[in-house]
Amino acid sequence: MSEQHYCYKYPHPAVTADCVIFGFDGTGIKVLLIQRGIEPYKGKWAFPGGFMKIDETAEECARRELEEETGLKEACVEQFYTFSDVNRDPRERVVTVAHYALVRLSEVKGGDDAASARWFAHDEIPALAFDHDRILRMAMNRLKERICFEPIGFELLPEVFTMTELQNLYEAILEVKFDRRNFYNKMLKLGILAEAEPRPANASRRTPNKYRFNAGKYAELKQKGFRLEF
Amino acid sequence: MSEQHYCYKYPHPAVTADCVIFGFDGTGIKVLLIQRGIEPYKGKWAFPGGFMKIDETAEECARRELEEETGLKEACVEQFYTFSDVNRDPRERVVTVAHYALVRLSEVKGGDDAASARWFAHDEIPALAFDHDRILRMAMNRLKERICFEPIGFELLPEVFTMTELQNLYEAILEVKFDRRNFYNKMLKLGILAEAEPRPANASRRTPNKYRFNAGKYAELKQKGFRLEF
DNA sequence: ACAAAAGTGTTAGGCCTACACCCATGA
DNA sequence: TCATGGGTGTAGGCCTAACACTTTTGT
Repeated sequence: MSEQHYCYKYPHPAVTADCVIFGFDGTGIKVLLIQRGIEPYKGKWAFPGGFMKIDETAEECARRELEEETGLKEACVEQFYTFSDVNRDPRERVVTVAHYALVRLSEVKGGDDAASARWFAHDEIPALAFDHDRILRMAMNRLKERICFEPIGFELLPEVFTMTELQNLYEAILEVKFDRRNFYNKMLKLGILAEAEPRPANASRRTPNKYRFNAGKYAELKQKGFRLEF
Repeated sequence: MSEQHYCYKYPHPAVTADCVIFGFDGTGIKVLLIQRGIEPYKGKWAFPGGFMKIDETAEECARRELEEETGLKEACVEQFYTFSDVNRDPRERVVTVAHYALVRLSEVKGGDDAASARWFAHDEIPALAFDHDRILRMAMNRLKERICFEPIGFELLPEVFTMTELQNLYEAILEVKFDRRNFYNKMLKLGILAEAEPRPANASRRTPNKYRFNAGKYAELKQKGFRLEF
C-alpha cells in the first residue's frame, strides 16, 4: 500500500523519537547502536528510534524503542533536545525528539534484532547515520551536566557496587581524574551511600567495601535544599 | 480554501514552536503574553508561537515569533523542552518545541498586535491557554539552572547597569536573597564585570557605580576551565 | 618479588558566610 | 530629621586539594 490517507492543509513534518542508550561496564561508558538494514544510511550505525505514534508522547515512543532493543520497561529516560534541521533526513522532513536512557548492562537482554545491535565504548564509535554524531555529542554533554547535580550515575551501576566502580563512572562521564581519598571522603560525607554488607570478618583487606545508593536519604537531603556537586 | 493538499501514508502531528519571552525591569522578571483572539482558548493568554514552516528549523520559527512580537532580530533564544502530550491541543495533534528568549525591555518595541500583548510579572500571570502554565514553570526552572552556570543574566540587563540591578536580577530569577557585600565581592572577584565609567569626581557618593559585562574576559576565563556558580 | 588494587588522615589555603557602620540624598 | 540606598572589610568555619604508606593478592 502506498496510498496516502492522512491529509492536511499545510505540510507536516514527521516526528520521531531517538534514544541514546548509555551503559557502564565498570570501567567506561558504552552506547548501544544499531546497524541500519535499509536505506538511507544502510550499513551505518544509529540510535534506536522511530516514528512517534499518533497516540503516544515522544517519551513513550522513546521508551518503546528502548524496550524493543533492551527488554527494559523501567529505566531513567530523559528528553534532552529536539533536532529539526531541514535536511537531516533525505526522505522527508523529520523532526526528532532526542532522549537518553541510563541502563544497567546486567539487566539488558539482547533485543529482537540483537544481531545488528552492539555496545560501543565512547572512543570506538563508528560512523553514524543522519545527524546522530551531533546528537551523541549533545547527549554526552547533557549527561555531564546532569550528573553534577543529580545522582543519576546510580542508574548505570548495579545495585551494589564498590567505591572504585563509582569513581570510575564519574571519571568516565566527566573525563577527569579524581584523587581517590578525596573522592571517598566526599561521597561518604554526602550521606547518600549505604554500606551494602559490612565486610565479612574473614575477608581480606583487599576485598573492596560494597555500597548501595540510599535513595531515601537522598530524597530527604534534597528536600532540605541540598546541592550535589562535583 | 479547506482543501487538504499535503498527504502522508501515516498520520503526522503538527509541529509548532513557542517562545517564552523574559524581560527584566530592574526589579522583577516579566513575561510577554499574548491574548488569543480565536478559539480554542479565545481570550486566554499564551506565549507567542506558531506552526513551523516546512523550510525552517524550530529555532528559526521561535525567532520569527519573537521578532513579530518584539521587533528583535538578535536575542538569546534557547530551546528547552518539547511538549508532546496527545491532547494538548483540542484541534489536532500538536507537538511544540518550547524556547525561551531573553530580551532587554528597553529594546522592545510594541509588536504588530501590541494591543493584545502585555508584560506580566511572574506573580501576576493570568490563566494560560493550552498547557502553557506547565511550559512556563519549566521555562523558569530552566532559567534558574542556566543562570547558575552561564552569565545569561546580562542578556536581560541594559548594557550599563548598577550592581544593585544585577543583584536584583539574580534574586528575582533564583528567588533568594543575597547579602549585598558578599554579592559585590563575588561578582567583582569573578572578573567578568568592567566599570563602565569611573564615577565622575563631582558625583556624590550616593551615585551608584556603573558596570558592563566583559564578554571577552568571560570567554577567556571559560576557556581556561572556569566555572561560574551561585 | 613485583605490580596492582584498596583502605586510610592531615594540613594548608581558599572560599563562603555572617555581620555593622558611614555617607549622601530626597522626602 | 528620618528613611533609604549605596559603599566598604573582616573573622571564623567549612570545604577542597594535595599528598604517602600499608596490606593483600595474583602473576
